[in-house]
Amino acid sequence: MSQTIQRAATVLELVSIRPRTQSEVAEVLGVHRSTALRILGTLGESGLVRRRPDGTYGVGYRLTWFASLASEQFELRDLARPRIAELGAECGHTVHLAVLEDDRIVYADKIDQPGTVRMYSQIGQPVRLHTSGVAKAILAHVDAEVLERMLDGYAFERFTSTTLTSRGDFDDDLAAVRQRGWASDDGEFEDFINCVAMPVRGPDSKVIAAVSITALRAQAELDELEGLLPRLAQVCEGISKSIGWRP
Amino acid sequence: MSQTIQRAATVLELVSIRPRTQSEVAEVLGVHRSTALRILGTLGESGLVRRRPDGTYGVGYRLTWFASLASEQFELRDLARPRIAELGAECGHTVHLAVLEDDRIVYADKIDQPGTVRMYSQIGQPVRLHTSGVAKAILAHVDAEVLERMLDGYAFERFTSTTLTSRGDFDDDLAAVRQRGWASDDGEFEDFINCVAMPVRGPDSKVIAAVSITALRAQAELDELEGLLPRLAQVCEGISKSIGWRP
DNA sequence: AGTATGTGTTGCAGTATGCGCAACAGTGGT
DNA sequence: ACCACTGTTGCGCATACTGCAACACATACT
Repeated sequence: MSQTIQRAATVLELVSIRPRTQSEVAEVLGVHRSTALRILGTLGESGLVRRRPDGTYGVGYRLTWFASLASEQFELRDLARPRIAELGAECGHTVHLAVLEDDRIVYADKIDQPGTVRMYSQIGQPVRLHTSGVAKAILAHVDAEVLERMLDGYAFERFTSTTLTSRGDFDDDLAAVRQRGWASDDGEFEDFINCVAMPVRGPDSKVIAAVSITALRAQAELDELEGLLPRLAQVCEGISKSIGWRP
Repeated sequence: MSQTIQRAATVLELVSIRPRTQSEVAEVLGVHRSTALRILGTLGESGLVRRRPDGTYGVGYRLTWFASLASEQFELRDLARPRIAELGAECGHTVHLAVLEDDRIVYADKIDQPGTVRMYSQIGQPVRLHTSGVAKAILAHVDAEVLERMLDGYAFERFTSTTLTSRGDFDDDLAAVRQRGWASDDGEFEDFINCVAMPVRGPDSKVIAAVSITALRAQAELDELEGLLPRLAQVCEGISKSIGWRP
């Protein structure tokens, strides 16, 4: 991995969230001021970053151009989007789409609800494998060797009292997910958030993605979310069919 | 300038246009296959690039997420967009918005017309200063020291028989632009394309951007585009006022 | 079945690149 | 006047990046 490129990517993330001063960038990256300015300068030359009139650095027009050019490369997300948007509108909870990419699972889309707390999840970032519903919904169905590769050296870190912290417990949970067809996050990462999730299948019936319904426990306990499973199954089947899966 | 970051930015551009194989990436960058894979690997770790099921590399979800997060950072473009979209719809020609960024001018937005030839211009990329209408509309009004900085070492390269190829001729043209209030590209970069452009002012009355109407000569000669100047002036004034300019 | 092509991986030696540093000038705010 | 921050720059140096070669694997074609 290239540390220079990683730093540049971090800069892009920083300035996407909000425009930053070059001191902030240096501080977050842990580099010298002149190093930060060099990175910003090169990103500026490339059009990915721009210096705003107030002296802070924000995202450049070129980055939005690239996103626009690339918009047709997200076939699965594009096909899923209207369905998960509708699901979100109906249930009033946050809906996530996560996809399996080689040996990791990343959030591909998210339907937020106005007036609710923004969830921790960030599109494009990897999913925490042992606590998130979407990850379990996918991992329950991947080939054994893919599962081994993904869990090789994986740290089952405890976050809450319900976090699964051993490979054995995790495997048992995956077996249960396989059996019942859906996964959950029972406050395993943050004890005030729970969700239910189900898999999405590709044309060859392999599980390639998952959709979840996530809520604050104060808004909906797990058993209430379980009541949404028939509708969630319908949405996942609709997405699967739209990308070529046939039961 | 960091060559490593420049390479990464080139990769992002390549994969935005369309997904690429790692051999293509290596070839375009002029580097060894393993170097290309390392760059792709780091961009992949950062979520900016992803390997597609067919083995090609495309844009990652995270890049689109950054663009989405940053969407509110483009105040000028956002305010201008409905106005230039309406202008484009009315006149049926391509409309550009270009902005002055420190010592360069970049395309910030573009309204294409369905059924017409796509123009060369790419959002986020610098404008060619001596041939483009938007550049002349801006340069005619910048402070003398800014103009000196921007033209220091500038090559007045000839592209067509109408290209201005000396600093003297260019200054004369800028003086004429200042006097009449609008600039043009009279087939100076590509002899089959012409345009008219006018400046956009910021709250302090300084020119910070410009808008142009561009057409194939086969569709509209320059004098026909000149007939659109009153309407273009109206649009530029509307944009200027929306960002705080008062005449 | 054999072949060709492209992909993915990896360790290592070499060097080109990226970095930190310090110092200076400028700007804006108090 | 003072302070904090920004922007610039040249230079020495350490290391991060690179090319290389070789291997295994997958796919497509014959």
